[in-house]
Amino acid sequence: MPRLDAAARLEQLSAAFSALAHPTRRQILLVIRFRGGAMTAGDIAGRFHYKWPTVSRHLRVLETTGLLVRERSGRQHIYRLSLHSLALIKEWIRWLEVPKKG
Amino acid sequence: MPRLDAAARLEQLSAAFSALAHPTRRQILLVIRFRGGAMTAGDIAGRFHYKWPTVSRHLRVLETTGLLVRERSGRQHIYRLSLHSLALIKEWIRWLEVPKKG
DNA sequence: ACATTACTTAGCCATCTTGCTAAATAAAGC
DNA sequence: GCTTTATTTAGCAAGATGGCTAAGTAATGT
Repeated sequence: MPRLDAAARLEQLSAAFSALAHPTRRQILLVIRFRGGAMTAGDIAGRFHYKWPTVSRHLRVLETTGLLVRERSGRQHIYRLSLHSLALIKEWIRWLEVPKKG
Repeated sequence: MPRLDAAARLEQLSAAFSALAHPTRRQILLVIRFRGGAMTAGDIAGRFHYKWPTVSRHLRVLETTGLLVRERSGRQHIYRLSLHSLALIKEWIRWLEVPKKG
């Protein structure tokens, strides 16, 4: 996890909020979470009523925002949670909430 | 603040994430925050390089998601922060983060 | 009453998003 | 090497989003 400059952090914050704005993507993260933090693309796709390419694209969005990490194992692709960018969201929320001078 | 059933809470969570996905809307909230939590539409619009109707629409989005509350005072519209729905986001994030059985 | 101020609402247009199906890739099995 | 399995990538179409300008509304000032 490379150290990010301010602009990159803003980018990542925006990407994280956008990624989480879609119910299916939030659900994907929860599904992986409650299956231990890692799942294959096929297992994930199997839990949704969308066609596989649709889920695949959601996975790609989550991967490019850094919320998932992909790892290859033979012909399967294993997606693993990577929740660092959630810290950015929490930090942003704290900025909103702190009492004025905090 | 009315008690919400599960479906309504999901709706609100989704709306909150979507609202916060746009940088300008996040900036609007921060601007209001650092001006004490309430501002008129005009003062808010004046801080952005977008045309007034564009900002007005962002304000409406934030209002309908419950992140802002509008109050009228003469011919001005005062927008005030209302951060209850942030609690939903924080709660959702905790669901992702808790260690398995938490 | 009429003009001005402080906004919102309506409607257009370009771009982005998200579903789909069809085609490509890449590893494993025969 | 050819097929099957696991998955992505490409490309299309419908709908959502976010800029804009123009028009509407509602309170205040003259």
